[in-house]
This record gives sequence, structure tokens and C-alpha cells, in this order.
Amino acid sequence: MTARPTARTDAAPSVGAPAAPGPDVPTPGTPAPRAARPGRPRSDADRDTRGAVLAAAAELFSSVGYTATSTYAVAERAGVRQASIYHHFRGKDALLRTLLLDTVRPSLALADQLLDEPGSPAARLWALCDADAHWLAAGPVNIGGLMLLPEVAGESFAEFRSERRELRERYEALVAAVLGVPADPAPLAATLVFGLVESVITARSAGGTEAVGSLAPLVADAALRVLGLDDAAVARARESAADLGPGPLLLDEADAPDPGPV
Amino acid sequence: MTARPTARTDAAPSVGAPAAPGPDVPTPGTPAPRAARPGRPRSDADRDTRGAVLAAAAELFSSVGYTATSTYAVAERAGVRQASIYHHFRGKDALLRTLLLDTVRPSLALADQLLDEPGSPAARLWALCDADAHWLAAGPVNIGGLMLLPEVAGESFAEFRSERRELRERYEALVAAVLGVPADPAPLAATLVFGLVESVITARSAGGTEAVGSLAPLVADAALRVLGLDDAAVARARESAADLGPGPLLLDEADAPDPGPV
DNA sequence: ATTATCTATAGATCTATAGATAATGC
DNA sequence: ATTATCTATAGATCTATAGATAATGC
Repeated sequence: MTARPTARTDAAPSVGAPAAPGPDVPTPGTPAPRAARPGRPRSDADRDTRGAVLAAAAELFSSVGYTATSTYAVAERAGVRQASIYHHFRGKDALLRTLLLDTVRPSLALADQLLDEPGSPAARLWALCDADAHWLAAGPVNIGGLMLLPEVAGESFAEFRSERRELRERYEALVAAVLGVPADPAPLAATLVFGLVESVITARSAGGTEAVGSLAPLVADAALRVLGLDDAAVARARESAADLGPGPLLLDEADAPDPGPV
Repeated sequence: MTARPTARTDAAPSVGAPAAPGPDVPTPGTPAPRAARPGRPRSDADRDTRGAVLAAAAELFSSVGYTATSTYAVAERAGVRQASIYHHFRGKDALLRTLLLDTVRPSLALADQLLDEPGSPAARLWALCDADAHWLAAGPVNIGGLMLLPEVAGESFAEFRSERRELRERYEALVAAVLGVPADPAPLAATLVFGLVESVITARSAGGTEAVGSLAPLVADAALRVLGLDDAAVARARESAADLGPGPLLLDEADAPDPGPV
């Protein structure tokens, strides 16, 4: 008889309210500048409906959850009607699938680049951890939270899981190289390194963006310490990581969301 | 028009099927030994409906998700009818609230005990990390996954979040003691230590129980390495942790689920 | 003709309550 | 009288499709 809890906000969106003080709470960033009128809208180069839908889904899925977020809520935040989502995406799962692949692919590309590069394994692992941790800490939403959603275990997201397994294998290869052991029985320590990087996600969930602002290089340092490197070796790796090509810098630029009108 | 995806299994529960090879997939552990007949059942000391409902909820919430798990699915797995859940719990959220508090409270009790104990801070932090990591790795279900559910940010779970914040403060105090710095501006390294312990959860989600079987002491070692201790200091802490009272042992006993009839 | 949006809705859940039924234990 | 279970269902969503509408761009 009672209403079941939902993400849907039928009441006015209370734009002026102070909003919950919690971390990374989805605020009504784009207050839906949409003409609720049938028919194709007049051409507008600045309007990117597909991107707006994806951005809204990223915010809501990562903070509220996948199943707990209705397509209605995504549409409202994106400034379109619920049914319009289906013009751009096959279904709700296609939204999450797109977001997940967009998240893992830049990391995988950087990992591949670093595996080919010359230089000490420690420096390259440092660079990879720093870049991934920074990417997770500094993005406009806690995008990494998408990977932790239990629904990602479903079959719709097998391709993402496969690419993520590949990323993990890159970490394992680099960790093995740092330890000077064969990569085939994957070193258990790789789990710890991978977990250190991922810990940015949960720290950000709990403490908000500011709690992880300067965390990335500490994560990278910690990864090498876990592998048994001493202070001097860690410092050396950190410094040579700076000379490792433009990978991390390019990644940084992708952080900023599309600012809209030019 | 099309059915929306759901956790509900209307078809026969395929008990004999090999089940998905994935990690920690909820298998029909207790195949519902229930008499589907109205009226209070005859007294049975071995029947623990409340416990069965909680166990079913833990399995499904941690693997499928909170919103994605229907009360119908919980009841089916527990061997009762959907409405019977409400005789034992106020609502679906009370299920998750109970599970979360049952998860954090033993950890918090152990942390309090270790904070009072004499002995080196490093040894006590080692003991805490090992116990928590073991607890997360060895329980019958990946219970830690409950903490990572996005729905836990909701107001129904404020009490859990508060207790968890307290646990985090215990970690911060121990980390500060190990580092020899004041505890008030909480050391950033505590985030890394906390994250290392939590990484057991995501490692288990991805790789199953066997992937984290022997991880706990490695996590504890890694926590101290992250704080800058060298091999010798870590080894010393690990050994003195063994003499630190019965805390971890008591916790171990709580792992086993109620085996049912005696 | 194609594309991009909207309105309306079918059909499928899902949660929580109402109320019947039957055993318990004072 | 109380407790523990069940059957049945009200009322509230939620997803995806059908089909109308209007601008685009060849």
C-alpha cells in the first residue's frame, strides 16, 4: 500500500535548497533546458542529448545505484523525456555499458603504452598507479563507483569485465617485473596494488572529492612500498616516472566535462 | 512492453544445474524446506526463520544488489512466503540495516579492545588489519560487499555509517601512533590502510573466495609497509601480534553459519 | 525519407498491508 | 491472547514500445 522508495522526484527539484552535505551528491547541474514539445527540435550545435543522458546516468548510477535509478530520473536530469533515451540507447543497460567501457579503455590504453615503453618497471608501475588513481579521484563524478555496482556482474557487461581483466593482467605483468618473478602464476601482491588504486573509489564515496584530492601520488608510492621497495627506490621511481611520455597528461585533459557553448 | 529484468526466478530453481562458474554466486544453499500452508507451524527448535531470511538477504544483497533483489527472492531463498518477512522485519531496509550493523560491530569491538591493549602500535594495527581482512575474506558470503552498495548512502543506514566512521577513527588513531604523529589531522595514510583492508572485498567479488584465501596476513604486512616500516619491523609486528589476546580467535568462530539441525 | 523529439500506455513487477488460519503457552 | 505463518491484493512504480509531430537535408 505504501509507496516504494524511488529516485524519482515528482516534487519541484528544490534548486535553491542547501542540498544534503554528503559527498559527491548529485546536484542538479544542468537544470533541464528542454522544450517539452513534440517534434524534432531546431538544430543546435551546442545541444548534445546523447552526452547529456550519459552524464546524467553517470552521476545517478554512481551515487544512487543502477537499479535504484529509473530511466525517468536520468531523463529528467538530462533535460529530456524518458522515452527519448531510447532514441540514443537500446536500453538502460546500454547506458551503463557505455559508461563502463569509456572508463576502462583509457586506463587500458595507458597500461599498454607503459608496457611497451623502456625504463624501470618500478617507474612504469608508479606512473600507471598515479594516472589511474588521479583519474578516479579527479573526474567530475565518482565514475569508478560504476565498477563496484553489483549489477556489473550481469551478462550485459561481460565485455567490460573482459577489458578490466586485461587491465588487471597489465598490472600483474608490471608487478611481476618489479618483483623480478615470472608473471604466469600472477603474484598475489598485484591484488594489493590493484586494491590500493581502487581504494580511491571508496575513499571518495565516503569522504568526497576533497578527501582524495592529493591521494594519487601517495597511492603510487604505497604500491611500490607494498612490493618491498625502500624509500630511496620509491623516490627514484617517482622521479623517473615524470619522464615517461605524455600518457598521463593526455588523460588529464579528458577529465573536464564538456563546458557547453563556445 | 517487455519485462524488466529482475532477480525473481519463477522457473524451477535448477538445483542440479552446474550454476554459473562466476565467483561467490548465490547457490540455493537451503532449498526451502517450508510447508506452504497457512497458520502457525508446529514448534521446531531447529527452525530459525529470522536467521534464514537474514542469510538469504546477505547472499542476494551482496551479489545481486539491494534494489535489484526483491523481497520475493529473499523469501524464496529463505523458504518462506514473501509476506512472512514482514513479521520479523519492519521493511526491506531493516534487513540491510541489520546485516550492516552485524558486520561493523564485531570489527569495532575488536578495534576498541586493541586500542586499550598494551604493546607496540604496529603490532596492534597488524592484528586489526589481519582480523578485518580475514573476516572479509573467509565469511560464508562476501558480506563486505554490503558496505559498498550505493543504497547505503541513504538515510535508513545513517547509524551504520556512524559506526563505520568510528571504526575508521580507530584505524586513524593506530596509524597515527605507528607514524608517531598527532591523530587529530588524521593522517592521509590511514586512507590507504583502510583501503588495503577493503580491497579484500573487491578482490573477492572479482575472483571468488579462493582468490583471497591467504590474503589477510599479506594485507596486514602491506599496511605496515605503506607506513614506511622496513622488513624487519614488519616481521617483528607480525610476531608480536600473535600474543595480542583472543580477539581474532573469537571473531573466527562467528564465521561459520548456523549449520541447522543438531 | 530520415531524424529527433514528444505523449501515451501496455504489461510486468514490487513493497507493504489486510485479513484468514492454526499452533503455542499461559 | 499471542505468535507465526499463509493467501490475496492495493497502489505505486518502471521499462520499453507505439505512434504522433515537426525539423532536417538531400
